[in-house]
Amino acid sequence: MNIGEIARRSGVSRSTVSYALSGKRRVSKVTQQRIQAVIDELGYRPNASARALKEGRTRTIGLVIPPAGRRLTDMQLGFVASVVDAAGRADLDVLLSPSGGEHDRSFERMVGGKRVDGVVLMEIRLEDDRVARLRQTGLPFVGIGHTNHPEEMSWVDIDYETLISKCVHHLADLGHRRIALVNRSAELVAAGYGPGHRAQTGFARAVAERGLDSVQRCCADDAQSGVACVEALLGEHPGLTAIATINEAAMPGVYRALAQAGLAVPRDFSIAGVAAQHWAENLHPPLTAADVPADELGARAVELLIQRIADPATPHLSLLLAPAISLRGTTGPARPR
Amino acid sequence: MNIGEIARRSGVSRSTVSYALSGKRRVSKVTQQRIQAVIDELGYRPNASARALKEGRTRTIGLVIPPAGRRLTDMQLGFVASVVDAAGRADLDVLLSPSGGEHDRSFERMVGGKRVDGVVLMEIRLEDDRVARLRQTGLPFVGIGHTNHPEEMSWVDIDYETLISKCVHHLADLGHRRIALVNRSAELVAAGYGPGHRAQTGFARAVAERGLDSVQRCCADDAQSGVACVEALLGEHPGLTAIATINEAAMPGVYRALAQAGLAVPRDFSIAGVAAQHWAENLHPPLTAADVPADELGARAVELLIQRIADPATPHLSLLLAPAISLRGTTGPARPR
DNA sequence: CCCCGATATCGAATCGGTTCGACCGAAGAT
DNA sequence: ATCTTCGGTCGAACCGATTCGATATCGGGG
Repeated sequence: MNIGEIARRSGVSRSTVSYALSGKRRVSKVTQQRIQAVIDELGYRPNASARALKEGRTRTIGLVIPPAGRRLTDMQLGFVASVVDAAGRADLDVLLSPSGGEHDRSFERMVGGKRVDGVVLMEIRLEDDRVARLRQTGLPFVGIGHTNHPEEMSWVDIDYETLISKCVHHLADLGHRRIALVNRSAELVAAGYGPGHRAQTGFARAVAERGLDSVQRCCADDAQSGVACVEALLGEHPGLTAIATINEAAMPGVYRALAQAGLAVPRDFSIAGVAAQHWAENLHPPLTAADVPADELGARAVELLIQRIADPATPHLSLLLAPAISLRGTTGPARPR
Repeated sequence: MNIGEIARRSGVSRSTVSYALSGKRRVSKVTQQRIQAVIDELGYRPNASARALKEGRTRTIGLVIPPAGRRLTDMQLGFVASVVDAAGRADLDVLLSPSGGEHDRSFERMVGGKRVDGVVLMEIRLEDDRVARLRQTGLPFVGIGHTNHPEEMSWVDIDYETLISKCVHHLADLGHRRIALVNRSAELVAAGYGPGHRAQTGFARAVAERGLDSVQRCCADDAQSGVACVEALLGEHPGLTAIATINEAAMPGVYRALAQAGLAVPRDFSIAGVAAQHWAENLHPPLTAADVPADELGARAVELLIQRIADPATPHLSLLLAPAISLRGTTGPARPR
């Protein structure tokens, strides 16, 4: 079932079969049909490895996701889904690599072995080994997230700094004076995970601007941790009346702990954050949040990547989204306790 | 940066470099070191396409996930994560194909173009085109889920029929006489999605055995649909006191609608289902459910697949898991209203 | 009747690896 | 001193496609 077999059965040379398939040179109508008939009969498909070897491209992109053992958040799942979807529409396959660092075996196979034509990188750190490695190899790549050197690469990202700042201002406008930031996990932040740091920055700036009492706290990406986090916050800061957050996965636990403490949302306590739209709407009550258009972001990343693959010399582009905050059910006027 | 370049710079032939790398023939220590030094210096990695072409295998497995546009459930995400993880441990890469049917382009590329050495197939229907296509090509594959012809393929699955039956018996033991089955979406069930049908069968059998009043209802995989589903059920069947379900994604909505209707769980209403352990534990109250070990299932699927790739003639194996029901917070004695 | 150009097809090189058989020199056996 | 053996290396074929230059055939113009 290789091209030689097709050629033999249709009584032509291998090159003619190739041209019939690709259309890069004219082939007479009768020959064309004869070849097509044989192909249909045998169900022939060109061997992808052979084609990739000769053409120098694999028609595959790599998608680097957070390493094994950590559950994807809803937003990340949205990124993955939209990347896969957008790639499929462009007839590109997607190779998955769950890698945290440069020396991950699957990451190294991917970028070292020319298995992919380009890479979409998720969960980028402020200083990221993988970015360095990719730049060194010259392989086109696009980040969902960006490093401390944003001009050195193409990326799409959410403007966490601005958005968290807006959340704080929104809460302050409602009269809240003591606000906590519920960040992502301590490990991620310690590793230099971008959104974690930018959220801190935006939060610090906004509370300073408004002269608020504030506290920051890291929290792992699950409901139990959300419960523990809120319990600790309420214990240590009894006057707290609001939370700003980028940790969507902790929200169910946050809600639960507040209810447990007898605090009704939004009557006694307010929450505003950054989350995937789908997730924010599904919480109960629905979360007042900047709606991250995860679907769009992944698609845009793939667009940029396709562009860079077509012409690696194109100047770097970036897209920093700051979606509006949708007022839903979790913010209201401060009511001192 | 190809093998010829390495050979030239180390003053040996290409075959010697290859042998030095693979260890398939002895190479003298000095030559070995000289070659290694050059490789390290240039950062050389063998071209994956060339290797795949010659060896006839790609060291890549395909993972067929539900088609684009449908969000993965927590359980499915667990399958994906564990498959990717297990593949990585075996130094296999994972190529993703979001495909519902045989004629999906990405699915066809994958199985037709020899892009992968084997395939893990998710969300299998009772009669599944993709299974037929894979069997026809002879490409090794393993299902997470099985068809109406279970002996024709290797697979791992959850015994939904037995588990839903056990849920019903458990609820009946607690005195519940009017029980509803909350199934997956109508589209999936209509398409012949296995778990949907097997849950129906197990449910029907158990309610018959216990002489219960029963009703079945399909429900899309999200919270809003869960709300609507329960509202409809309570409206049409006022005497309902319990739900059995395989639809974990609808649970947050189910909880919400019950609360809205003034029914406390488990005091006034009981729920028992089949769900990923992680998900069941994170609900509030935690769901009494048969804990699907999603992590194990994916890993087992990959094990079976690796086995079949190594020796396609091995007889088909299957693994039907019926994990115990963990009693958590959602079932209690029936209390007639 | 010969030459020209267009059309359709073929043959061979190439991509970058792996692998088999051949070869060469040195050490050990007879 | 000659024959084997064996460790180490090389050259060439091969995997299955793409693509370039060459060639064969045919009709039309001079």
